[in-house]
Amino acid sequence: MNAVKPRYQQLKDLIIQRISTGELQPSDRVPSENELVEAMSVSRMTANRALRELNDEGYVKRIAGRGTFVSDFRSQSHLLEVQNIADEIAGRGHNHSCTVIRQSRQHARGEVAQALHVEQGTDVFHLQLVHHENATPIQVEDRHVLASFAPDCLEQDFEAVTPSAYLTSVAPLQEAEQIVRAAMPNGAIRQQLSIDEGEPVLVVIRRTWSQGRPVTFARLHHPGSRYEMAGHYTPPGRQRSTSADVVQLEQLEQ
Amino acid sequence: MNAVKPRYQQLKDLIIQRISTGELQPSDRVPSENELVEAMSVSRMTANRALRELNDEGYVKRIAGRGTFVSDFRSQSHLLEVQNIADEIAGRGHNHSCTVIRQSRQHARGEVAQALHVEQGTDVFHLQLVHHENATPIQVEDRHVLASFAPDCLEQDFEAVTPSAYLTSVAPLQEAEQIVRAAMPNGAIRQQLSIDEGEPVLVVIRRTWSQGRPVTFARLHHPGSRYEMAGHYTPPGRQRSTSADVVQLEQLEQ
DNA sequence: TGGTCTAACCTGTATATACAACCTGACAGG
DNA sequence: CCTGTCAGGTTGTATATACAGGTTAGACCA
Repeated sequence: MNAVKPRYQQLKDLIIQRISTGELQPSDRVPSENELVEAMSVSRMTANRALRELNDEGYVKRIAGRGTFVSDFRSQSHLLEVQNIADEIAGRGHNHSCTVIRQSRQHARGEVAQALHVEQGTDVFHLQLVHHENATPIQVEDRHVLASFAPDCLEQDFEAVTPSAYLTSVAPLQEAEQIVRAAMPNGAIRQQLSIDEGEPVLVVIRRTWSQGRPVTFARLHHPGSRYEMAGHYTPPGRQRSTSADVVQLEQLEQ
Repeated sequence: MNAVKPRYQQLKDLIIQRISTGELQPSDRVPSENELVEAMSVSRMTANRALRELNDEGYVKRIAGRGTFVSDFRSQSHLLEVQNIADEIAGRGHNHSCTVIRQSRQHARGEVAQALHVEQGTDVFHLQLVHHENATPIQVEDRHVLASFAPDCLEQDFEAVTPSAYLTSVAPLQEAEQIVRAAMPNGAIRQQLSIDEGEPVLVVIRRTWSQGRPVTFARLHHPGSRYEMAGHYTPPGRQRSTSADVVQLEQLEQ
């Protein structure tokens, strides 16, 4: 419990904290190794290890001869890659819009309390949204958020900023767990996605952690005919192939 | 092109090669830092960096005071975590069996040639298998394998060893890409999975790379009512939470 | 025989130092 | 005005050295 963290880890934590509080913005310059040597009274090898590991972990990007810079969100982690549907749609060059069905305060019960790992009756916010890609519904989002984590959740305009983007602005999301399945939708979902009877939906059930505890629990329903999830897995320490190949398969499979 | 790799990278490559050729088996002891210093004429810090990075990347496991040991498959990479359905079923304590529908040589055409990034007419093997969990069909595997990658593919008994396990034994799989979608099955798939009309399937389309090129292309169909994919994402450099939480949600969602 | 202690080896961290390669901006010369 | 050179800062790698702390096996003693 009282273990003293190694100095390179202290440096890493310090810089991660500056990034997550917004003190260091994406593409900002991070102190150089020699500056850290001066400021923190460590040897250059220790500062080098801290910055090198932050680079390997995607927090910063290092360029020999220039310096160390905070990564932009895009490359920060594959966590976010799978997170924000608005970015995903924007990445296809399409227009994203969102309709709020419900935005209320509730007491957690049953599986929500269990999933968020809190007592029955704990305050949570309940959001129901429909996301559109070029005016076609593509995701029904049914999300519960721990009230203590995001107290101003009811004041947010989720037609302008997605819950994902809002939640990452409250505190960095550190861990995610998801379950994917194929199912037949009930009437409400079918209507909100405006899909035909007999068409399946792709359901994603996702929990996300921040500050060591689960803070949000979401059920995402997507029309089977209009949505698919793509993922790319590279063992750590290896460069992924050219993205040209990836695009090719996605086109091929439409 | 003619770039000289840094020495710590040469050490890493050497050890990875020994592991992938089987010269070093899981749980075998890897040369210690001082042994590498002697044998390879490097400083201890360089040997330390090589072994430390291999540890971070999951290839080996280091224990202070004891030594460095080759990881077993389980922890080697999240690539494999999502790869082998036999292990997944075994992990649930259930029995896995497999029926071979087709095991033949073909010439790659159309989307298969495109996905594997080869000329039309290139030799490939075509496998069709049905995987069962406790005698209930749970996956139809339709896989194409580059013939030049696994020449003895037709001699394999895939009812005993899954293609995934066989392919990883031929050469380590380095990269994977997958697309997940919900769809309605055609008659053949429905029959092979013995599911009712009107039940959706979860389709996974997966390409896997080895030695820098795509070597296998698979379509995996699962019954929507009996199968779901779970994934856990942790930013690099951070410990995941206790697995107790994960189990809890999986139970909750059945 | 049984328990203890120590020596040898291992990893983990930290420092000081060195050289190479890269990038940028300033500056001098045309 | 343009261009080439150079100085200074930055990352990338490599070495030698040191100490702390974990683990094990065998020596040693009661």
